[in-house]
Amino acid sequence: MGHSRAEKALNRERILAEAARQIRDGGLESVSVGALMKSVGLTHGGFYGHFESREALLAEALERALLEGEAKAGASGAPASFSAIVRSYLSRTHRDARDSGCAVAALVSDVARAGVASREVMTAHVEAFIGAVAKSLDRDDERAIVAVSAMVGALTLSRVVTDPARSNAILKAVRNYLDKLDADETPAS
Amino acid sequence: MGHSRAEKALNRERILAEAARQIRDGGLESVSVGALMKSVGLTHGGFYGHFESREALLAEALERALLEGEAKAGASGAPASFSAIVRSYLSRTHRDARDSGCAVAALVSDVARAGVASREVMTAHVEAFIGAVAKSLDRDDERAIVAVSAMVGALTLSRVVTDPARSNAILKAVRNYLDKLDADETPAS
DNA sequence: TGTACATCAGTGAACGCGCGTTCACTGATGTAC
DNA sequence: TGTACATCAGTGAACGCGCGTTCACTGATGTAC
Repeated sequence: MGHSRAEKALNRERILAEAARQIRDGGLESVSVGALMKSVGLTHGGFYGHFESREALLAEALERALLEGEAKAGASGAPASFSAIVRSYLSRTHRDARDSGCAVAALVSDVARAGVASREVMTAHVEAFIGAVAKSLDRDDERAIVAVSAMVGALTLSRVVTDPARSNAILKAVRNYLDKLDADETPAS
Repeated sequence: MGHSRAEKALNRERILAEAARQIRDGGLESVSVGALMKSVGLTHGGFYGHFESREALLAEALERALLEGEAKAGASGAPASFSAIVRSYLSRTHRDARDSGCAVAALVSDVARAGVASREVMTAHVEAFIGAVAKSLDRDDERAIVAVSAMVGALTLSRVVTDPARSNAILKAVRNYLDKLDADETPAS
């Protein structure tokens, strides 16, 4: 069994990526050092060769989760159109893929009660989201704030609602409505 | 020290109310039997005379938290106007009073990954919220779904964003926008 | 109304368990000559 | 290129701690006569 330095970097990466996934799937508190290390095929003791503490890992993993969520959204490379953003954000696929989707939606209420450090990390990504939407709408950001609020709200609510048809209806209602927002002639205030 | 049966009922009530408060403040996982009993002036052992398990308490407390959040919203008795709902839901007071405000907003992302039982409990209250908003708008519920999504999204985001001015701006943007929603002449589809 | 007994709300020590973290150790990797 | 030694990634036993839960106990409350 090799323990080269290249492998160390690779293992750190795998730990971090798996933590980012687990965080989105089960919340910040769901990550345990033992289970995490086991899930990447290592033993718990080695963890502290990679991170100073569980808390330090969580901070990095939160940032990572937020980045990955964004990368997915803008995966196409070119800046997306507003309706493309809305369609993909409020899709059933996104709703059902909590562990690889938008980390803002996955963790809003958790981070709302977390320490300032975590809140600052997420704030930056909320602003980036608003900025991207504002750009796609070609307006100042008041409208973008409304659109982002509605999207995050609708996605999280659709994940709570147990009846699948009703859950779909929430996504659809907001999708339809936001589509009109784009065409709406009211100028930016 | 009296341990009458009337007192037992009262103590159960106090445990439940305190749990509901703690849940909204720190999430479902933040409630510990020991700390909870201490905070109502009892010792941990007595807990099991009131509830079968921590899990059972959590189920009741979630329902309680959701009810209290609603009671606050419709406190006036008479059905509220749409703009009154929006104004109070998206107020700074509400944002800053997580432990006594809307439990849907306080717990969306937690419940999104919880068991079906919890999700069903919250679903009922989400539907009630949508219903109340639809009534206040006097429309079918597509618009109400949009308004509720935007409100829940904006409130939770405003609790994440660290800059107070920016947090206020989020609340204000959605408040302003939804006010226009009411006046909007587009008929229910 | 008063006494004798049963009930039962709340106490606090004790339990097993999983957690984050530490540390002496192992054996492969990297380095100096 | 080959040997000898230092480094260091990962192992797994052990730690202290807080948790949910159990249980024998206490003493006031409620009840039967």
